Amino acid sequence: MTGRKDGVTISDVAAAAGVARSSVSRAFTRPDMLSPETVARIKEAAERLGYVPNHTARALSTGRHGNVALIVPDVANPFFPPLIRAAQSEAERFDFCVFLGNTDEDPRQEDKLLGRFAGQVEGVVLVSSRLSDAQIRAHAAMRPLVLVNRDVEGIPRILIDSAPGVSEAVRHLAEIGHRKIVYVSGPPTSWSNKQRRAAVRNSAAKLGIEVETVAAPVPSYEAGKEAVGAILKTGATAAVAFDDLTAQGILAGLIERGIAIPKDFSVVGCDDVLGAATYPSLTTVSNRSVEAGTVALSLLMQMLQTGIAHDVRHMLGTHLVIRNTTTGFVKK
Amino acid sequence: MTGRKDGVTISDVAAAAGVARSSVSRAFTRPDMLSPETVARIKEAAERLGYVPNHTARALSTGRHGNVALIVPDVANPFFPPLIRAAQSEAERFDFCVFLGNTDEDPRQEDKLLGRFAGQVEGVVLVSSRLSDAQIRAHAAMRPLVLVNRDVEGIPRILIDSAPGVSEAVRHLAEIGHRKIVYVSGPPTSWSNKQRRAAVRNSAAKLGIEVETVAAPVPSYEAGKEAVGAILKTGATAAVAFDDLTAQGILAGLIERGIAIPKDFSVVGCDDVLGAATYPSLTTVSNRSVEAGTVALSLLMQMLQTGIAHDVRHMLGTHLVIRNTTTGFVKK
DNA sequence: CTGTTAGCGCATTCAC
DNA sequence: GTGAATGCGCTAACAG
Repeated sequence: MTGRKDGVTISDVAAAAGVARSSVSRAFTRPDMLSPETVARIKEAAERLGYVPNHTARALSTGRHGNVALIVPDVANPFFPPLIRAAQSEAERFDFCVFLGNTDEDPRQEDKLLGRFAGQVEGVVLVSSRLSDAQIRAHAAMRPLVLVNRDVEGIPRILIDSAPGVSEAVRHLAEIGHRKIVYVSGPPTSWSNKQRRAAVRNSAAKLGIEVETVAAPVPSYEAGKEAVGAILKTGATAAVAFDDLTAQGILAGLIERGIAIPKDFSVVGCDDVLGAATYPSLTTVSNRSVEAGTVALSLLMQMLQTGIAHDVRHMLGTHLVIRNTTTGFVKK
Repeated sequence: MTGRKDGVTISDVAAAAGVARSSVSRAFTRPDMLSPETVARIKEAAERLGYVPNHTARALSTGRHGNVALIVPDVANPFFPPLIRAAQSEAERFDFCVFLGNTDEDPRQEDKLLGRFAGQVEGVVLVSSRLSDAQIRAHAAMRPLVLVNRDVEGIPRILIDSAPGVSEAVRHLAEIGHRKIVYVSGPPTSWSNKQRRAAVRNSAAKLGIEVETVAAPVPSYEAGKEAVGAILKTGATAAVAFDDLTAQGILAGLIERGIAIPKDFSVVGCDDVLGAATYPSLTTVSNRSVEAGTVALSLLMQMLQTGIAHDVRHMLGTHLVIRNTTTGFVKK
């Protein structure tokens, strides 16, 4: 018993326009099959009655819902909103709606959302997934799936390659006189985290400078601030953080302890989500999240249209953005 | 969630269990109407076949999709993500999914999204809507609707009341010596903007200080920066901005022109989305967006369950957060 | 070109 | 308790 309030259906329009229901349907889905004046008459009637096609009914009949799901670890992390926004508007170009899922960095939550969305989406984009490779593969086997910042072979993925930017950062730090640095790591299951950590280590090794790792298991201001004690204990003179939020927390913690930035200590962030808002303004690695969102969605759309999933591995390069938390360091 | 491609329907299960389709349906929706052993037999068959109820078909039949829509002007504006996140997790408590809509501050886009979502959501939350009252009323007549930061009588709405905070701000500015201030306005159709402008004017009038208005039609860093010329031209010594983004832009523009903050000029933001990240750290008005998101969604859920829409008008108070873009002003 | 006839998968009256 | 119909709103053959 639906008893909907907006009860204007295809039948109402058909009656008003004096045509069959199927013609109304056609007027909206394949106008070329009808004579122009019939289409006009139907559209006019539809407009007048305020008819809006019921997507649920259409989906039941066609099997195509015109929806996709976009799942992210944390909407409130400034890295994601631009990506979401870009994905959203790309989806719109294809007249698709997007379900947004927030996992709170919790794999179980992620799995649960995937299940909850299943059956009403045609495909899904998983951003910075914290799921295991096996779980991801399982889901990918059931429906079109595109990954962002997660590298699982065989599954279409778009990767923001922070290695070039991070390497630049380490080189930059070496050049201004640092001999020992620390990488403040992000979520353990994050592909980006692994990639960044590896990039730091590799470049440091090449340049002959020392590097230690300090954990900040969640990418946030608070986690960064809490890591400061451990950072200082290493004796390093510079920190490369997993992301800008963490870096900002580190900055705050350092300043709180009376350490002068950048004179006594250098800090580098990642993702450039803060712009020049911090003081001193943060040296960081550029971000390609908007492109990532757009490409991920258009890739998914392409999969939906062609029905085939190529093993694409789309890399988006990055570079260092030098601001004021590094240059100005005075070697002692 | 378990895997395999679906395609197994209620009929398959019915056949396998040797019962009618309606019994299978009941086994999942009203098990108490069936004998325990029948339920067990059906569930066993369902499990064995990997049956999973088709959400779309169920929705078409019942009119309940278990989805709601959340529409915001700009996902990337830091004011919204915490609200989205809160709404999201509140929805989850009721096992609802949320469609996210981004309007890019465009009323036509907002209207279009509303139509596109129609038929697959049970209700919608409209945040900071740029639609006309009439349009909002029209949509509210068709389906459960809750407003955030928009005051339309008769429609359930939750309002972040920045008046107290803004008034405090003006008083604060007067106390530290300002005699003329400017309000840098936000989107013309924004309820928050009107409310804030009125609060500034009222308090200023009471305190006997002058106030002018400068327009920044879109709430963004860039818009704020561009407004600086006009702000300076008024001869005011302090600015209250529509929001923190705008304030941050103003700050940047001012500093760029060599104006010392807060010595020569005071700036106040609104919404406290930047924390203490700017330099000098921004004096601003507190924000209640998380509560707004939670309350909006639980209100909507309540409407969905009871079927009635009370004319609630939920106000969330605010206060001034004094940081370093105001105190330190030196009167000349 | 357009009308007629079947379903899509499920929930829900009714009978039994 | 359970089964047999009916319909949710729409699309997709199949005729004319």
